[in-house]
Amino acid sequence: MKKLSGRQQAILDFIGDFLDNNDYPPTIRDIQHELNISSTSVVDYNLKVLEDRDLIRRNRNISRGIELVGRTPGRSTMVSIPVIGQIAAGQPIPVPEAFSEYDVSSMIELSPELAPNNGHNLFALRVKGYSMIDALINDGDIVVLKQQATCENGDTVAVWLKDERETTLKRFYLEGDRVRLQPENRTMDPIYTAAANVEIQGRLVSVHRQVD
Amino acid sequence: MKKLSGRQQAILDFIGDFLDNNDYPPTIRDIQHELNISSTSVVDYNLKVLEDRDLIRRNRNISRGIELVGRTPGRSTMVSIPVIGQIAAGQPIPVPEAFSEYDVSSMIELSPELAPNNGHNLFALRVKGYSMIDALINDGDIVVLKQQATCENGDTVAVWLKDERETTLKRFYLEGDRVRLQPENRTMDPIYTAAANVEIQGRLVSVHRQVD
DNA sequence: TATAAGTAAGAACAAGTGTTCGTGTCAACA
DNA sequence: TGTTGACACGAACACTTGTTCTTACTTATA
Repeated sequence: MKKLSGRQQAILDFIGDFLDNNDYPPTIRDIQHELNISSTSVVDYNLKVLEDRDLIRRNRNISRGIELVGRTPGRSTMVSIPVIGQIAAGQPIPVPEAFSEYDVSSMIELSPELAPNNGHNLFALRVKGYSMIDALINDGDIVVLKQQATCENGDTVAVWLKDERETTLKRFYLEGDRVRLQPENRTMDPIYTAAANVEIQGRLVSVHRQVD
Repeated sequence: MKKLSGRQQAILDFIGDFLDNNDYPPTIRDIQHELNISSTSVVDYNLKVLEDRDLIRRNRNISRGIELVGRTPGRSTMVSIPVIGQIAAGQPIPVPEAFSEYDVSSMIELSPELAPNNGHNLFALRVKGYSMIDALINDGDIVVLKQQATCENGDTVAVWLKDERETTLKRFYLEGDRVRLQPENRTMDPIYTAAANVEIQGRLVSVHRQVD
């Protein structure tokens, strides 16, 4: 296949650079000005060549309608998950629409491989303490949880203890109308509490640790 | 802080959906038509509210100049790290320019918070075995490593053992002209080998685990 | 009850942006 | 040598898109 002309390659490169630095594609005139092309119809002509070669796609008659083929279309493939303070912060984990009212300390962004369900109903917490050390979850780790109100016995979940007014991360076992919250640390005893005192907030999905 | 009005929330949701499905942001009139708003100035007014709340950014006087705050502005802030097979795969970890020659099984994408140095010289491996279980690193975990040829005693590193022709992840201690590679698993003995037999390939930076 | 703030609406206008047309130059090819 | 295709250019126009202004309605508040 015939090589692209120098100008065509420069246009392609410029579009890629522009997209790296902006949340929107360039216009015909952006390209024209950057590459010192004297006429919009020259840009248009060269874009048509690039389109014919399936290197770009053009959406007709709209502004900024240029797309680069092969550039991952998705922002949607990345998932932003709010890290909401720390476990045992003294108040329940808020429902998603109230996140903005809480101190979202940061966002952790993961690919779908580590953030299933396309990130829906996921949130993250930073672990405080060693109660889950035998499940290989350390103090300071970030845990990503899927928001849900029920779980199966043995799941690792974040629960809100109403009377104690704290959130804790433990393995969950329902025993009659009583719940056993099992640390994974052989030096710690399980917590027994009335089922009505427990509000399941999320089930563990992934663990992330930074090593200094 | 005051809640958003229904219409403001709908605008925000629409912008997010639009960006999921297009490579360019919506126009004022895209928003107007989708939400059955009779006037562009109503859209403009509500966008101004969202802008004041730091939920969007607007680039003035250009078409499609709306940005969602918190939506990663660019690939440039996300870091793609190749996951190169598994530790103990029988050959040394390749240098970055040779990555493509190897079976890069997937990419893990992390925000800078978990991928320092802007992702330069980082690669990832999937752990096979339990030799580091006491360092809270489990079989199947993905470890991100910073490529470097030297390290300090006590660092957790991936090393290539030339005679054995395998890569292993251990704590590293240089003892004279001998190296001790210390598992973090009390059931396993350290590995002693000549320093010349050891090629340090990367130092542990972060750990990522998916929980089923 | 009056006022203020939030929100909406229509219309017009300004600016941005894409497309079209006619013409020209240069290189490749028959 | 003439023709064709690639590429360039200027100008104009059509359409898209953002912004502004004025007026009106609804809700909240003093």
